[in-house]
Amino acid sequence: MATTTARDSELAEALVQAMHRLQDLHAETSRPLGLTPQQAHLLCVLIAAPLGMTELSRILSIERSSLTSMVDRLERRELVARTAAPRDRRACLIELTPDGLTLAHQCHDAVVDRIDTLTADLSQTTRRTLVTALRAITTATVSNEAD
Amino acid sequence: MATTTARDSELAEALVQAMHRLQDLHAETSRPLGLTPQQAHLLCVLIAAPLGMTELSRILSIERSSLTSMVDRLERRELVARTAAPRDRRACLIELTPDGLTLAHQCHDAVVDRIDTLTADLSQTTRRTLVTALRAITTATVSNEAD
DNA sequence: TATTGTTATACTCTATAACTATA
DNA sequence: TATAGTTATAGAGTATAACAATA
Repeated sequence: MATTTARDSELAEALVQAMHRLQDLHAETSRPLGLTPQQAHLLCVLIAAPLGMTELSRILSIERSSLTSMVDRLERRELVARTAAPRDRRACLIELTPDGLTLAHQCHDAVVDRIDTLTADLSQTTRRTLVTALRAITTATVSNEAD
Repeated sequence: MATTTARDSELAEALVQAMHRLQDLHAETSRPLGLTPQQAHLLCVLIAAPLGMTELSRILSIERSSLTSMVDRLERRELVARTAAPRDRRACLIELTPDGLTLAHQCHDAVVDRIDTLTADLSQTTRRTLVTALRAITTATVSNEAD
């Protein structure tokens, strides 16, 4: 099952290290805005469109019950709002309030800005290669993931 | 302050997405081993060498007080042990127990293995570019980081 | 005085299991 | 019956502030 070569793990380890570095940076960026990294993630996901609890929990990779309390806290701070979903009276849509939208944009811009600083020295060619490769990695699926 | 161009944010966003994907993968890999992602990270850091609380908290980017409770839990499960530090009677060294070492290796190998699967389709050239670029990103510092 | 590590406290994040309401 | 979301509960992660022991 482990068909790894020495050369491969070099990339895997570089990816893991970069992941940790970016996580730290994400946390450092969220905190001064009064958000945990998880809250920042949630808010940024909602920039694109309001989402139901099930869909949002799937995107954030957390249980719906965990999401309930997260949304509760953000709703108390009036950063998101639960609105009735059309056609399905069981469901609700979570959407950003005006304050939430502003904060989400601040958060997004701040993270992008810091990462840009981090990657400023890379050549255009390298950047393009990186974008393509990272997108491939992000969308790639692993064997036993269909559950 | 935000001197971002459209082209830049493309890379930043790809990096953020990849980070989230890898975080999920890391969590999915740790869990069947009975570890949270944070515990897995701690254990894997200790593979290289035993560390004191202050140094370990710095590497994991958490407060020492947060680390105390993490180490408590892992020590109760006999995955790590606190040993006296030589020369400094205030300090202790956290080291892996035999069980902890085994688990740390399992965890490390499992993550590397899954990421290798994820990156299997990339060319050797792309892999090399990626490794170099990722290491540069990981070690790069941002302006107000010296605190 | 400064540093190492811990304790006390308060939140947040997260999962599991059981539940309500609607489809 | 199945699905959307919540509640109850328990445990883990995290920070801040105050502390003890040692350097």
